Amino acid sequence: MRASHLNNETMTKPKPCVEAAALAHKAVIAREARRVTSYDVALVAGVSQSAVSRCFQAGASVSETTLARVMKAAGLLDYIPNAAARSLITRRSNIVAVLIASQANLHYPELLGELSQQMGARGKRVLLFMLPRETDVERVLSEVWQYQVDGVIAAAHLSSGHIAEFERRQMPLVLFNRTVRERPVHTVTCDHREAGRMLVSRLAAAGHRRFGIIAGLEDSTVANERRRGACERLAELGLPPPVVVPGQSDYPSGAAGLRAIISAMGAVPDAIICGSDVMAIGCLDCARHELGIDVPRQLSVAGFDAVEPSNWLSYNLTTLRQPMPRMAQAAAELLCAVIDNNHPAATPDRRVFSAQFIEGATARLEPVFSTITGATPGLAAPVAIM
Amino acid sequence: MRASHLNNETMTKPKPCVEAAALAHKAVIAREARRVTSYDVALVAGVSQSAVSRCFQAGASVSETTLARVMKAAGLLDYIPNAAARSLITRRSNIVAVLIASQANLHYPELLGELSQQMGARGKRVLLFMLPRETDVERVLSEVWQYQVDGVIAAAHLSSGHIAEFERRQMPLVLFNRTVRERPVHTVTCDHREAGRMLVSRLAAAGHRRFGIIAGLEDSTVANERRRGACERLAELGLPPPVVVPGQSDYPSGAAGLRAIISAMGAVPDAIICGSDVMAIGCLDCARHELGIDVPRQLSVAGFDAVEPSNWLSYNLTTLRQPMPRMAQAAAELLCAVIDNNHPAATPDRRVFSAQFIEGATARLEPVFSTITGATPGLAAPVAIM
DNA sequence: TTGTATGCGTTATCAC
DNA sequence: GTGATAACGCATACAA
Repeated sequence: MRASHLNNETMTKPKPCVEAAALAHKAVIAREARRVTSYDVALVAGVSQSAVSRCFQAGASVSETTLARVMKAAGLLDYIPNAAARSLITRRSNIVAVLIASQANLHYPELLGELSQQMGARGKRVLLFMLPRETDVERVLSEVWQYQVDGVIAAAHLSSGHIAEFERRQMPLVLFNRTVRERPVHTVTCDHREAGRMLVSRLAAAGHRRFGIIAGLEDSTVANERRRGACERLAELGLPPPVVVPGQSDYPSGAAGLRAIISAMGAVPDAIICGSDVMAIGCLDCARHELGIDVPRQLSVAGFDAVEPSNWLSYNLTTLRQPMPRMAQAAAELLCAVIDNNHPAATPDRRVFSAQFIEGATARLEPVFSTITGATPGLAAPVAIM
Repeated sequence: MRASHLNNETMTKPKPCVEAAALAHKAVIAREARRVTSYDVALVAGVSQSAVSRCFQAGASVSETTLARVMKAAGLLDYIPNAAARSLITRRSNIVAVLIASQANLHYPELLGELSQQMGARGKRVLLFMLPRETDVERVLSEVWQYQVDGVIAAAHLSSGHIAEFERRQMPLVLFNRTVRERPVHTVTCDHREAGRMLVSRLAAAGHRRFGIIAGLEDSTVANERRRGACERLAELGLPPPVVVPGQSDYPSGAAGLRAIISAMGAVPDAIICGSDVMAIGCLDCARHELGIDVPRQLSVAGFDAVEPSNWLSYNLTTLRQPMPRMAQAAAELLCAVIDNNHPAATPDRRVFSAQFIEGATARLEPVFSTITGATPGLAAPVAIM
């Protein structure tokens, strides 16, 4: 059975010369395009297959000499362990799936890069699942199951039914910037509601009274939470309810939203809060270049996310930054903990970070002397809830 | 041996009731956290394991009734084939690696999204390998070999030694926007040199004479080709050699480059060509907001890539767009062809696309009546070279 | 520490 | 069309 691994030449020799055997094997490999296996290495090194296997494991007990011989043979043969075979027996693929809704969100690349790096540092790789338009999650999930990934980080909308399937399959899951009330699930989020509140507080303190809000996509938890926080805080402060118009989280939505708000109010509002920076920039450009509105003198515009362009001189946007690197790190850390410790899913870890206020220059703001809302602006420290 | 798959209860029954068997199995699974295998499904469906396997293959010959019974049992048990086991025998993981240099390039997300989608349509998934700063490619490659990916798309710098290793391992490879002269390798590129030439032609036709160039990263083939094309064309037209300053392909480099060029020339040039849009935007912002230079009246600024912000009202940048979706599709197509047909690597496929000129409003341009360079501007049709 | 034997879950082969 | 059986390449329990 395993004899098929050995060719006749090397079989006849009782203790084959290392070099010759290596050459013979290389020839065989070149001819048959067969993969180099641990058996080949074992043969060349003159040890057993299990010895070779042990040499490629972390805390295995192998003698110095064996290790040296095996490594030499492995180098000679260009041997690399086969992860598929390994994962079959260890039940660990060292692959995590990242589900990401491909809404043109400019900070997803940052998230992806950070996640990839953080996972790489933990010996895992990212298998990418881009969800075109939040559609057929079913099919994508069934693919996820097939690939035997060790866990999933989801930055896309999952129904509680989907999440239940994760539980049934005991598949570690961390939601990124999404929450689900119905199910106990690990999450890493930014407190977008608090961010919305903070923004309104700062704007209200500077005298803004009539607000417009350009909402994000309907199914975006992030955008909804931001809007909710803003509206909530406006009500608390006794300010008139804002004019809320829908948006698609893209550049054109900013301009369209601005026009819609002005049309609905019959006037330019004091401030417009946009569900994302890209919309804020669209709003800003429309106000300045098309409507001739002086921002921030006549109108304050604020966004969320602190994407790279928001910091460019032409914009210098008032916005709030999510601490992406730390959030990505937290997600990677949490997922790996669940994978390794079999962390009990009964007590979900909900790691919440707070957004950092970026003053920018597109909103009239008062300098801050004391904390207004009770939240800690500026520093985005992780806050453990429950 | 395989008896370990069957528990005693169901073993004793000659033809177990489907429902009961399913329940029994579910219980076993819940207790032991054992995976559902094709044997379990076979048992419940009352067929052999091979039959189950065939039901999950494309062109297998299975009778209607068998298929129905198997699928019902599979649904009952939540059975999903194990891709690791499958790939072990088929030598096909249905995973392709994408190597991508994580330079903050705003159009990489677009590339990644397109690739992921194109691959998904071909039944393959993307395993992501972000290379922090073009460093230790060795280690990353050894990971790539481990994961038994079916092929690799590399949008990062690979030495010819690395590429030789792909050949040795017979690992399908498609380079994206990179070329290597020394080795026969499949590539999908945009003709950046031609793009540089085209840009200079258009600017020269409009009367620009004194050029500045802000180069991209030293090791970036793309930026180098653009610069080369531009310089080449300037020489052909008998214009004075441009002042070339280095850049990092980021926003600050644009401003720094502008200052450096002005300082080196002792004057504001007629036009500045930037190796990327982000630098062009940095240059533009610095010119307008810091130096009070009127763009495009006093100075023309042009970039490359047509990233999303280049189209925003505040910029409306003169630039050239790579046909990313089609390039990604070509890369996916080519790689899959190599994977499936065992496409002979001796005749490398080099698919070249041409960039589309975006007039924008940051450069003074003459309207085009006839083609200047001989290339076809506007439409980016694939051009087969060799 | 080392070698032997076995199993991980699937596909492939070949009789039937 | 269907079922037994042998791989695929590795890790691991167990004996030595």
